[in-house]
Amino acid sequence: MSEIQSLARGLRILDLLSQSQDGISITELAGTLGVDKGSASRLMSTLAHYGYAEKNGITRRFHLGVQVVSLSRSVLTRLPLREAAKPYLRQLMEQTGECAHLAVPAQGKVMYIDQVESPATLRVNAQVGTMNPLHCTALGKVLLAFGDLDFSNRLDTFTSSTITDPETLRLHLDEVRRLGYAVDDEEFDLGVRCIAVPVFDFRGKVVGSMGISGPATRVTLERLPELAATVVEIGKALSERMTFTH
Amino acid sequence: MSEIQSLARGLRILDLLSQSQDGISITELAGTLGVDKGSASRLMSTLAHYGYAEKNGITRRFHLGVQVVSLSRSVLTRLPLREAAKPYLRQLMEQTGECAHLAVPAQGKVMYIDQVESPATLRVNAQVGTMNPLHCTALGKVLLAFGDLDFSNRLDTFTSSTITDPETLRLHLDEVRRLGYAVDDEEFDLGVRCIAVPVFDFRGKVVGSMGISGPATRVTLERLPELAATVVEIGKALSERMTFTH
DNA sequence: CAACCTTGTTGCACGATACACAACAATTTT
DNA sequence: AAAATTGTTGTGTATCGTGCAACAAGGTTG
Repeated sequence: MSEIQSLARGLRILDLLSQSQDGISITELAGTLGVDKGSASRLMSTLAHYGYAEKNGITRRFHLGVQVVSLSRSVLTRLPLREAAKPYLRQLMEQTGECAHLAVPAQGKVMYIDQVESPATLRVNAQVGTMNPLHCTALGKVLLAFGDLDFSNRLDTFTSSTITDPETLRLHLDEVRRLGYAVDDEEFDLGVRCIAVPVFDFRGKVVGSMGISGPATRVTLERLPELAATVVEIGKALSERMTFTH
Repeated sequence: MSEIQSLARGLRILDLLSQSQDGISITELAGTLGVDKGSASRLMSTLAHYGYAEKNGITRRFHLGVQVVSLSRSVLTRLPLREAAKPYLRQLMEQTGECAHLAVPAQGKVMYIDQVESPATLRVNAQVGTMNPLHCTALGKVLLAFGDLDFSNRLDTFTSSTITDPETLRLHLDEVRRLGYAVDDEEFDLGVRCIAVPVFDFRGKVVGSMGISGPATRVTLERLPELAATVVEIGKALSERMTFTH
């Protein structure tokens, strides 16, 4: 696969901008990309001209431009999965009392594309657009178990419960396939338990995952089977609904 | 200002993708951009590789990738204006009973970056990320009246009330400056009236606008002065709050 | 307040790279 | 099954992007 270098560099800059808390200067950018100041300046001007980067007149540092918000809207409003899943997410939240989330695979991670918040004071909030690792989240693990992704990425540690050994994870995913759902037992965020199921399209291919997240004090190990049954049931209903989408 | 051609083309493709309802094929893209099929293919592969475009395996057409959703989140969570405005938007909705919106200038248009929906059955919904013209929306007109933008763009017609003559608009903006707020009297959407005020930062520079939108049957001409007073008041409070942000 | 330093932008010549052309591969249509 | 349409991949060449350097613009220090 051949790439266009300048475009690739531009996209790389977008990632850098999204990660930086207080913007990037041209000199910094040149250093990070390993190119000349002049080139960095020209690349950034191009991004700025199209609204993908914005210059802070005072600090003279560049930030991500609001243009990407417009693109994001286009994507979200046209995702058939998101449209179809909305009522099921709401149902899931109402029956379990916990926040319900919808996710898709993106760049070797799991991205949250919708959420229905629970009215509880203590709840797990995940902004739309958030990207988390696959191996330590319930939404990610079902994507690994039922999809065609591979966990080639490093298995980073987040808590003492995070599965970091590839072979252990492989066995764990077998279990997920057997059960039909995945559990994240404080493997990513301490004090947070999640349950998730895969969502299939009309071809039987995994297109995303759906699940709930709640504080471990409420999502107790005793309640797990009962909650999992609810998630599985509503997940099946959504997958059936997806069959008739197209 | 010098631009990097390949990057500019890539960004242009992102715009095309966001506008197209059911994706773009390589041949179509080559035609639109005026480049060879081979080049179009390579540009698109690069976008796809970084998650900015996604290929539909069945139709072989390309769609916008979910990666942009992640970027969008970065932008929105880091906008100081959005953070500061949230409670004022809510207050605005509660006191007027109409949907409250927050907007910023973007690429010669006005972009909605936040919204607090009213509980009314008939309400005006504007998705975050939506971009509308400046000259026929209340949120846009205050940006023109108090900011340093110029309305070089064509003044397109949307309804019979849309102001399309530059000189008329100039006088209208004088009036907006005099009053301190702008009204959109069914100039963009028939049956919709809006009221908006500018939001200033600590330098006295316009950084955005805030306002309400409602059906003309509820936002009547008689209620206008009273509603406008509310919008002006809460807008002043937000601008004062913005003064102490940094 | 001037001299110095740091940072961002612009010209310019060279060299890498992205382009057009063409051939091939892969599907779809007739 | 043949033909047509579409997407990808080599390849030589011209263009475009790059590095270098000079300049411009603030910011800092003596």
